[in-house]
Parts: sequence; structure tokens; C-alpha cells
Amino acid sequence: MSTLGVREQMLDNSRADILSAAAQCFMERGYSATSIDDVARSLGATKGRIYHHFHSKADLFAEVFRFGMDMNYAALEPLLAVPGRAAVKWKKMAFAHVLQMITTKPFQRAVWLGVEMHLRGATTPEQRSVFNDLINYRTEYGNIFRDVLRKGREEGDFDFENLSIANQLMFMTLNSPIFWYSARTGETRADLEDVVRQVVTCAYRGLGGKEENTA
Amino acid sequence: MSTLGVREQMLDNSRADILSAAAQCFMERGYSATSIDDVARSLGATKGRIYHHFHSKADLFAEVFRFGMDMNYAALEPLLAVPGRAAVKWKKMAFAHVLQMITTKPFQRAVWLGVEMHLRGATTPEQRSVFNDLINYRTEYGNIFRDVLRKGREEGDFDFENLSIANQLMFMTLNSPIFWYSARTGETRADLEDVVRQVVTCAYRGLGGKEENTA
DNA sequence: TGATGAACATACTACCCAGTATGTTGTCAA
DNA sequence: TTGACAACATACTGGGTAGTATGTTCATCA
Repeated sequence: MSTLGVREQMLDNSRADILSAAAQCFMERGYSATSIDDVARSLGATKGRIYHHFHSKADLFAEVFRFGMDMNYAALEPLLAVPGRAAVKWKKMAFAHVLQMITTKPFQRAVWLGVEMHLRGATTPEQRSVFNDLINYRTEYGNIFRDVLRKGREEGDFDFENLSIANQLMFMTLNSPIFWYSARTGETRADLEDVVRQVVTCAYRGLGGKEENTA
Repeated sequence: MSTLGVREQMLDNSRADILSAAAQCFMERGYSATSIDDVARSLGATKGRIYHHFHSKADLFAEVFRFGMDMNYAALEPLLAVPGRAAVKWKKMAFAHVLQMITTKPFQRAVWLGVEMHLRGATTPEQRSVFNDLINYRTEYGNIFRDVLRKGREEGDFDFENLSIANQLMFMTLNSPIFWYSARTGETRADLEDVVRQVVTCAYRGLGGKEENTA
């Protein structure tokens, strides 16, 4: 692996700054209501900078989506090898996921937007191939939870009927902080984790999770 | 009350058709990506028809929002006078609400969009007063459930910590079919109600609802 | 039966925005 | 030092869109 020179570092930082600003704009105004000029203005820059790094608005959005999902996988990966009961593993995964939703909210809102747009078919044919990869990326992530749900039910720790519906409802609950959470003034890490814990508990119970595993 | 003449009937039907088409378009493309021409085209008409009945795009959207909430209140109202335990009342309310989300999905998506837009502050100053009324309308609706939740907890049938968080998570679950539900081919009323029941059960358990009330 | 107005359609304008073409500046390598 | 190129900024174009101004048709009523 070669070390990055100062120049490459600055390039990457510039790209990351754009991604961050774009995520914020997409969160605040949605996809179509966000103009490239909006993103540029929020950076104190102009269009030129954006188009130097990204082919198009759709491409910029796709990169925001991908970055968000990359962070999700990174947060989840350390937990995948955990042995033992699926319900216990699920709790760790759910906690990490909700924490991730809150701490990277703008990116997760973009992921949400992307999934929604895909479900509505609101993409042009050329974008489809790139976009389909991203949706598969996201679906695969969802399937990780889905498999754990199935295993947990087989082990008798979960009690739900339709797996697909249960998975949908679970994700709605776990993802929901991207819509309603915002840090109070003076909020501590402990306060934050308490919110996360309440969300996870709600989802766990919703899945028919047994109380003895609640601890 | 005066009976409506043929002319007034047709006017009202025309308005209702526009509202319906607009709700569909807003659902499929979001607010900003929906053009007035799109709505008109889906009706086989032109802009002139839309602007004859509505002042602006924002006004059209507001009316879709209002109509959606009107239907929600209409579905909920018969249940408000029900005496007895709050948890039992909650179940009836939740069932009616979820059924409503599914059967009037395009309008409910518009309500969702409207709330989201308001939370983002994506409205111009002039629209604010009209829009604030609608948001209050929706908040009041939410508070009906909120009060029942509080009462249910006081009666020992619910077990959650923060009331606001519980209310948020509950609504996310109950509303979620507007995003993932679509009728299968050959789906019966019983199939539909089974889906609704699963959603309500998930939300009920998430609130820490006691199992003996599940029936 | 002719005048009036509701319910539209048509035609037009001003503006915004994605994308492009081109100019500018600083850095680094030879 | 110089030329080459990355990393932008500036200037422009074409297409789409909200809103308006103005026609057209047809029912209704005096």
C-alpha cells in the first residue's frame, strides 16, 4: 500500500467535503429540490468544483448513497462473527445500526431517498446499472438482518408471522431516528445511547423477542 | 342544507379527480419533481384545468394533504367514544389507522411528504400560515394516539419509557405500509386485514403491550 | 335567444437549473 | 524556469417549469 502524498490527501478531503455537504443538502431539500449550486454554495464554492469531482448530479447522489452504506457495513462487520444465539447477536447489530443512523444521519437520509426513488422507478435508464448496484448493496445489508431474524425465530427467541413484513417493520423502527432524532443541547453520550436502547427495545419487542434476553 | 345541482356536482367531481391524480403524482415523484403539467397530463387535461381550481402548486398540495387528514379523522372518529381500557381502544384505533394508510395510500404519502417538508422548513413564508394549520391538524391527530398511550401506560397495559419516543416509533410502524405495501394479485379483504393485524401486533408489542389483550 | 360566466384549453413569459466550454491559478516535476 | 496538469471559477446554453394572459365552448337564465 502506498502512502498518500499531501496532494492526494487534499483531493480526498475535497471530495469528502463535497459528499458531506451534498448529504446535508439532500437531507434538507430532497433530491430534485437540491441544485448543484446549492451544494456548491454551502461549501463557499461554485459548480466547477462539484463537476470536477463528479460526472453528474445523479453520480454525486450515488456516491453519497454508497458512502453511507459503506459506513453501515463498517459498523456492522465486527459483529457478524459473533457466535451464540441469534437474538443476542441481533441486539448488538440493531444497537450498532441505530447508532449509525443517528451519527451519520444526512447520509442515511440519502440512502432512504435512494431506496424510495428506486421503488418509484424515478431513475433514467443510464443511471439504472449504477443505481441497481447500490440497491443490491442495500438489499444485501437488509438480508443480513433478515437471516438473523429467521435464525432467531427458529431458535424460539422471536415470534413473528411473515418474515418479510417483520423485517420491513423492524427496519422502519430502527431507521426512524433519521426522521425525528436531533441532539438536544448538552446531550451526553449516555443520553444518546439511552435513546438508541429504547429504539432497539421497541423493535425487539415488536419482533416478539423474549424478555429474558432483554438485559 | 341545500341539495347540489348537477353543475355543482360536476365541479366537485372535477376537483376530486384532480386531487386524486395529484396525490398519485406526488407519491410517484415527490413534491418538487411533480410538475403541474404532469398532474394535468395524467388527467388527459392541461394546466388550465388545474389553475382554475387551485391557486398554486403549493395550494394543490395543501388540499391533498388536508383531504388525506380529513379521511383519517373520519375513520378514527367513531372509535373515540369507546369506553373501557385504553389499550383495547388503542388496538381499534391502530387497526383503523393502518387500514386507512393502505386504502388511501397516495394521500397518506402526501401527508408524510408535507410533514417532512415542514420539518425541513422547506416552505416559503406566504405558505407558512396555511401549512402551519395543516401541520397542527396532523399534530392534533397524533396527540389523540399519544393521550391513549399515556392512559394505557397509567392503566398498566403499556410499558415504555419516553412517551414522545414511543409515539414516534409507534407511528413509524403504523404508517410504514405506505412505503412497502402493495396489493398482491388476487388479494382478498381477509389477506389485507391479516397484514394490518400483523402491523398492529408489532406496534402493540413494541409499546410493551400485555399479551392477554392481544386477542 | 342572446348575454353571461363557469370550465376549461392555448399561448406566452420569466426563471431556474443541469450540464458544458473555457478561463485562471497554484503546484510540482524535469 | 518552465511547461504541464490538477483544481478549481466564470460564462454560457438548452430545456423544463410555475404562473399568467387570453382564447373557446357550452350550459343556464333572464
